Amino acid sequence: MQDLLFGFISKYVTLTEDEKNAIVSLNIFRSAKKGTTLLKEGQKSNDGYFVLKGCIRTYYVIDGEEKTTAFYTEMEGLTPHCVINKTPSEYFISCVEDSILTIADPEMEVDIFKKFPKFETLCRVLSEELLAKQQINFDEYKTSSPEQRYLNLLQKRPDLIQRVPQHQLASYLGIKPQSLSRLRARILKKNKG
Amino acid sequence: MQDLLFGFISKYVTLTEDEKNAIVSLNIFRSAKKGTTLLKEGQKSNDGYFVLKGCIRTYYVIDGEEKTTAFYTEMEGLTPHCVINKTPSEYFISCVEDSILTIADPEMEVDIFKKFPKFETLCRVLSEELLAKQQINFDEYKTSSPEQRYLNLLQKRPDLIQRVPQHQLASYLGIKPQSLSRLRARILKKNKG
DNA sequence: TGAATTCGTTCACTTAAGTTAAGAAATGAA
DNA sequence: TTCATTTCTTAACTTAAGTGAACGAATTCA
Repeated sequence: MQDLLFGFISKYVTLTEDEKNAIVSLNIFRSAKKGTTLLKEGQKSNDGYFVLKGCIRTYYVIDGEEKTTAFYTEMEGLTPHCVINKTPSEYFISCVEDSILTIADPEMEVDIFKKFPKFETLCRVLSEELLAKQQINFDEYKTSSPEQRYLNLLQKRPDLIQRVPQHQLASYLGIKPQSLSRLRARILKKNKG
Repeated sequence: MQDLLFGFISKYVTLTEDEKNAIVSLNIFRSAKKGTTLLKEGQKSNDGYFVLKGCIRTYYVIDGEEKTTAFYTEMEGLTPHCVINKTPSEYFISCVEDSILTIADPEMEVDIFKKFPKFETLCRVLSEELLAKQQINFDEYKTSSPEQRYLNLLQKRPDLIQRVPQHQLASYLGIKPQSLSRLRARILKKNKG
């Protein structure tokens, strides 16, 4: 299961055995059952997450309703807002599927960065990549309708539509489950007739 | 006009006269008239922008229609996606008002960082702050209706509503100008009776 | 396994945004 | 200042999402 992580990292930097061992010795690998809540609203935490296998989601609870704002699947990572901000979390994080994650406190990072500056480069590159991706994501969301967003998702992350419950997907697309059902029926009709 | 920049920077780090002079000698201060296009779709550029005075916006042109995705006002900065990605720009950037900006190529930054490591800290802190802000922004956008978004804007950036044309605001809120008019009339009615 | 809950779809009705059009107000250029 | 253009608002109509309810299917778990 570590191989998943090292395979991913190898796309960015080359690690020596020493460096790999340093990572393993941090003991950051965790597995979590479907439905497990990793972070609760109001909670303080310093943990960042990286998905090796499975799927996790972030969601707000507003007027008793879940509003899913993001899904993270294989080789995607998340540093919750509350970690950066040192404030109680405004949202929940939970497992959509049984998952294998790395869970790491950025405090650790400082030590590792000193020992292996290579890791700092890795983290900077990853976060820049993430920022760029997020910007484009937001722009796409803003410039398209729910139907377009669904079709876009179908193109870009077809796996999500299979592995995530409809009502969570709907919320992620900014609509109600009933509207997603209707929208899908509408698309099907168009493609037939 | 440099004082605006140094006043802002002083909130994060303290600069010596030497360091201030180093910045001034970079000759990064520019002024631009309302309506000036700073970056066009399809264009390649390495320039990052920081607004000292005035207001700039980013917008896409989709099916001949402008879709405004962001406004940047005093003490806000923007590194366009095309700079990070080294690709042609997917959007336009233009001045909403007569503006005073710093326009800097990140290539320059490397030199400055070497001379004054303090600047790297400054940039890292600023970009982390920005990332956190953006995440929250996106989440708020996703979890609220156009009307809520308008009311939210009224709270958080009341100046924008004064200084930006309605049709650009509407686009920014994800709706048509007609809908913004209607929505405002609706709110006014509620508050009366 | 069987009962209970959650989930997904459909329907009828409501609400709000999109569209088209027209006219008033503000802005800008000659 | 005047004329032209752009911007903002209003209105009538269309379209799509929200709401509440019902029902069968799938999932959970005791």
